[in-house]
Amino acid sequence: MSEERSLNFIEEIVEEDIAAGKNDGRVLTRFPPEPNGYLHIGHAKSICLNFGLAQKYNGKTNLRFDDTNPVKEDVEYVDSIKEDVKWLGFEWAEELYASDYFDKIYEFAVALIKRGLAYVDDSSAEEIAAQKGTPTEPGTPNEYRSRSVEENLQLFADMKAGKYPDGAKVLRAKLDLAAPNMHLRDPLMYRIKHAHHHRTGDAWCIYPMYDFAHGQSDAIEHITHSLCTLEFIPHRPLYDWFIDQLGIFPSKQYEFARLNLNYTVMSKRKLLQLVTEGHVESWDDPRMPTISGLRRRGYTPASIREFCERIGVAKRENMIDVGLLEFCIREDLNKTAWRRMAVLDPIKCILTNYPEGEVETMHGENNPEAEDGDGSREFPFSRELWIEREDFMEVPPKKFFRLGVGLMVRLKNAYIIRCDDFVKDADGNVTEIHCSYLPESKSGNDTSGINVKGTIHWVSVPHAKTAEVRLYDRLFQVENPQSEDGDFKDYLNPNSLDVIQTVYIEPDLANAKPGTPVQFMRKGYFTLDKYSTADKLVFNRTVTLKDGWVKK
RNA sequence: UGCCUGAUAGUAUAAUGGUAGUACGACGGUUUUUGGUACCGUUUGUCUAGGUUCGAAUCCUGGUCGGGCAACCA
Repeated sequence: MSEERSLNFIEEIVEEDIAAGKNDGRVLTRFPPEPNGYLHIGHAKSICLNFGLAQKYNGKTNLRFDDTNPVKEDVEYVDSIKEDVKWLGFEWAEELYASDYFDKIYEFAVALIKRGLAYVDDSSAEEIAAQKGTPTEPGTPNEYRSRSVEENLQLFADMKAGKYPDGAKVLRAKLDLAAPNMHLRDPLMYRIKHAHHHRTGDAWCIYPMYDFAHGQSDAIEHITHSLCTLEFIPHRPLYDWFIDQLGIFPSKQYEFARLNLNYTVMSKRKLLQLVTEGHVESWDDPRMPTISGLRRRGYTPASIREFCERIGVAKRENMIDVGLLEFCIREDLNKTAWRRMAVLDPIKCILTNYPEGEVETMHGENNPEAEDGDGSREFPFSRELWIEREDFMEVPPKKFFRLGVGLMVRLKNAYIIRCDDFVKDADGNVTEIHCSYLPESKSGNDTSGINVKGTIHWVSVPHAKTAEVRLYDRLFQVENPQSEDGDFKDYLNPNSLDVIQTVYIEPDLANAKPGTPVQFMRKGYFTLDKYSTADKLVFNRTVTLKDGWVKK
């Protein structure tokens, strides 16, 4: 164990267990999603924790689908979950399903009935809720609680055989109706659902509840450390009770605080709503905090793993600043993304003293962060260039290191130019900038002796290719939409997507590949959208560059 | 008015009775053919009131504040 970083509280538990010789030092974790939605960045935290723990302690991790509620689940979700876990860079030991254990779990239930620890209850959901009492008043037993073992056995078999409609009966644990912990007031173990299951089909019409499936599945797999989020703390006594009564492998549950990210929502229910109501395009809309959305946005697996490492693991409720996620992707992409030039908001710049029709080939390294620049590429230079509109000002303020009449800048990997003049249209908009270039200032063999403060990017007008660019901003206008009054959707950011139809890009960008990040110099990191075509290139902005220039 | 949890800079996270540290952010500077990167520096913290102790973020007691729990969801 490295001494470099201190351990989080779960690592401490694991190390204590190993030191104590528990489970012969074996570590087996599991990642247990319900296949009822797409994975999001919060799941990434759990994935990194579970798989990371196993990697660190020579253990393994199972991927187990908690598929005990057929009406909400689907193979579409199973497939996406597998893809996302793999993409994040993890390999599971076994792909398992709670539904694989339905026979076994049924036997567990029968065993408890035989011991008088479970009974069939004919009450309605409302009646059961009422009989449970309140946090301050104990619950009251009903007539069904005292049914004989034989009757319960028969009734439960009949439930399984499909003799009753949905809701007619449930199987309950006979525990303690006065327990201060509401979860112990005779919790439901099985309910009737005549529903088609995505894996078991119509084989079953009764399905176990979470509390009678999760711990049992853990035990069947001999999971040593079952990690879940804080809201399951009150379930732990039940988790332990069932395992204890059944005499099965004693998996242990430990709880950590789930990830909350500001300016977004993280519940599957809310994310589903954003999709179905059309507030976003799909589950993998680049504005979504889903793994697939982040992937399409241009986030890398390494950056997400790094993020999960940095946020830490503790029991305190937290709200992580999305700025940290952005830091992680910038840090990664800065080292890997090739640099290219693209002008998002173009204005024409004419070099009045440059020969008409002449074309020069300029060179630029792919990545200045790499030792050898990661190689270089060529791009054409000519008399007319597209430059960024914001790189020119009619009345430049004091520390404006760009263009304005009389000011000089360097064109990246090309010449220094001086702004002489500009042209306006009838509405007063600047339409053209006239500059003269300094022939002796060519990049690579500059003998001008002139130093300029600013360097701007450009694209040669006759050689430029075009692309569509999509700029994304935070999905919500407030840090925590679900804590605000009213509907969380009232706080959606109306400007979360800004589509720029025509952007001028240097010719080489026409060869961009999907999934390969690129930095548009001075503008940010971009990646080709998964639905981009050769006819119509579409780039997504992953994240802006940090902007240290404060106007004013 | 029940039970369970938690509380350390703006945000996270360490310190496990012995110098409150790290990261991100913010601010300032150096370098720079990206106002990026890199590097340097500055800034801000133990919820509260008592107690134990030579010594408390840490242990004890009371309080305050936050989160969770009464789905045939997970």
